[in-house]
Amino acid sequence: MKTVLPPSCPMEALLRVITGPWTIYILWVLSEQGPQRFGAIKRLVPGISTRILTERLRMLEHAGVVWREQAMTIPPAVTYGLTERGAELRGMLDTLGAIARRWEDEGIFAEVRSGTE
Amino acid sequence: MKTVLPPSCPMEALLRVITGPWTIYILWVLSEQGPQRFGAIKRLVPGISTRILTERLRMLEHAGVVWREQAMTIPPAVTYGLTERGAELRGMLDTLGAIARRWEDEGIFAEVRSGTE
DNA sequence: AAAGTTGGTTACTTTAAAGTGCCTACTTTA
DNA sequence: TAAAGTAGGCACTTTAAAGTAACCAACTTT
Repeated sequence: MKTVLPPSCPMEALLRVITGPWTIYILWVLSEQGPQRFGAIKRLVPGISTRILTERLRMLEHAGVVWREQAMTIPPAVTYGLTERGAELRGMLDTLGAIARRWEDEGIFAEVRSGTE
Repeated sequence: MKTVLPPSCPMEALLRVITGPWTIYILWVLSEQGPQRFGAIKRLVPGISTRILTERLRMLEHAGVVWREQAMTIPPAVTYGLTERGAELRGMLDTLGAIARRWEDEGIFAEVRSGTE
């Protein structure tokens, strides 16, 4: 999603971090289930490919939202979890989720879907 | 961004409404400048094409975030504005924007960009 | 009489991103 | 002995979305 930022806008930058397929769901999993290993996350996010999961976790790590801890064993055991910044994001996502659920109850999204398909 | 919704998730649905290039900026313009006519919005969102602007406004209208009022004059005069639901979204976007600005001050996004380019 | 205004639509092209499949190197287990 | 699990990497294909450009109706102004 390479957006031509209309003006330089921190909001667009933040949205680039949290949007895109799977991202929110990955954060949700780490938030609800606590720190998890790569394979566990993959199982908790059914359908995601390893490539995309790796990419998203790396991006979230760069953004300081997720930490990564690698045990140098063989095979390696890599664990991911939410940082403080991630938790901060989580509170906001809860608000977002509350609005989303209210809208869903009001039947908004069905219309949106039918309007864009 | 046709997302394979992992589980049925209202949050993903909401994000489909507010994300994508220009969308947030359009909402911001309507929020700050009040209701505007099509041409005015186009001028206030420099660089956007009429096709994308039309598509976004239609989508936001379907989502009940924006209202549309067409005067059947010639040439037609079409005005768009934020609905109550749009205003509700606006409060949330303010929160989002506050977090975004704080992160920007902490220099997060530069890293994210360099990490994904 | 020609050009401009307004709010689009339609068709075509381009591109960024997501998906898919195959590979590693080592260990444990069946 | 071979299969499966671990955490990815790499190359190729596919596709959805954005960009680009041309066109339209109908009326007004120059």
